[in-house]
Amino acid sequence: MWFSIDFHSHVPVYEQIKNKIKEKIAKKELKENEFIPSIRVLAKEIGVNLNTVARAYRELEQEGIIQSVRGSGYIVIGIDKNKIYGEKIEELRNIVKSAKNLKIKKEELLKVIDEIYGGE
Amino acid sequence: MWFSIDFHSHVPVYEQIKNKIKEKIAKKELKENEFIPSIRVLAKEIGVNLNTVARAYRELEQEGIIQSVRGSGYIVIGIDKNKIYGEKIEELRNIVKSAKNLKIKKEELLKVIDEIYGGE
Amino acid sequence: MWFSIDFHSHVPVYEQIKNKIKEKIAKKELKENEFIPSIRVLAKEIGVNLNTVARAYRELEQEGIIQSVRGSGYIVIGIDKNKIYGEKIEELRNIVKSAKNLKIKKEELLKVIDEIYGGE
Amino acid sequence: MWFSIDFHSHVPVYEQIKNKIKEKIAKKELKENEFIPSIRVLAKEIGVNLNTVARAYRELEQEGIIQSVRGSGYIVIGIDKNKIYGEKIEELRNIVKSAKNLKIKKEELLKVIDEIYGGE
DNA sequence: GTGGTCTAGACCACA
DNA sequence: GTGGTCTAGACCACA
Repeated sequence: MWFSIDFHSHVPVYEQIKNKIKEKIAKKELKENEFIPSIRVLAKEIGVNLNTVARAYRELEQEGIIQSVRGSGYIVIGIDKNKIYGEKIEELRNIVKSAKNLKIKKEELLKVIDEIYGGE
Repeated sequence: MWFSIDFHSHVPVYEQIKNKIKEKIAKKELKENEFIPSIRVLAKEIGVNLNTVARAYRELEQEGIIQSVRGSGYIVIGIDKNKIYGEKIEELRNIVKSAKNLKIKKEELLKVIDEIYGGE
Repeated sequence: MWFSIDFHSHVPVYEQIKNKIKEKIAKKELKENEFIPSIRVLAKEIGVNLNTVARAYRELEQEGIIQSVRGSGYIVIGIDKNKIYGEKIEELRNIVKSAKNLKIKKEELLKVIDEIYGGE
Repeated sequence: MWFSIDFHSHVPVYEQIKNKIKEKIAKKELKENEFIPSIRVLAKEIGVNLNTVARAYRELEQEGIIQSVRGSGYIVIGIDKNKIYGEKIEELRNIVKSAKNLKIKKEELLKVIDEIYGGE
């Protein structure tokens, strides 16, 4: 399975698909000029209607991240990694602010980071 | 203004209201036995329909966090703070994992935390 | 306490008051020409607003069951017992039909009746 | 007509809908994994607004009795029959107590039961 | 004033 | 077609 969808999330399925693909490109799991799975294949794989995947791809194309190749599928153009990073940092900033508001201790947050990054 | 709503978010308005109120209770901005703003007052304040606030309040009541008093309004019962903290930590964990996947450096994350908590 | 109100019931409070008083008259706990508690007294006793009791009394008067006596209060006129009985039997009929629909055994129902009436 | 609603009842319409559906599941008129009528179809059939049915379904989902399937409808999960039976018996118990209070004769009640169940 | 329910109608996401 | 959310507005019960 290429990736999975949370059908109970409030984030629309087509958004989840867009985000997963952006992440994969940022992580170089998908490289430039490489083909991504066809709409049909991906739809089948994640158990979703064709239209939903088609919408995700269409919007990714509008954002200049992928491009359709007549009769062949979609290839990766590239992505502004700084933008993705910036967005992720912004998300983090919001969570941390909210944690501070709740008076969660700084140590608690550092513990989470160490737990995931290792405590080097 | 008591608090604001992000109308562009995918999180439904009634969910945002629920979350804000839960936070306020967890942060002791709203104390037990205190009245929260009436449905109509809050609806007007945040520029939202009465039904939307009513749904948020009704669900908070089902969760045992507030209680309606006939003809008077809603009072705060209380909230399981550990649950709220745990949820926030879990949110953080997901972001951090995702940041690591993107190969964002640990230092970047620590910088955000210091920036908000102060660098003691 | 003269009687109690279920504030979580869907039956409006003024209806509950009407029903309780009708029952008391049918059961001869309140006899003809006897005074019932004043609006103020009853409202205080059951923890309810004056208007709510007033409405119940007003409607009972319209139904010819009680009558206001200028400056003194309300006295019992009387009640058509057959009507009350008939209504109760009708309620029972509906429950029993519904129980039969659910395929609850006749014996189960008889058991309830014996349990309450004694098994003579 | 799938079922009918009493618009003069004090029981809210959404509660009546919930109860009817619970009964149908308990009676196996609706079986597990079967789709129930769509929100819009049922709303039209019983002459009620879409939102009212939607609320009933949402609450039944919260109770774990039905489940929504994206873009398809709601399917039956199941129901605790003992709970439904117990509730019905409890309703009966209350009526019978009240009938006894009114000094309705035991025979009257038995007559109702025989009338509906047949006098075997 | 407070909460509670309901309607008519709109617009979105998904199949 | 399906569910989900939201608005504007109405009317009821209760204080």
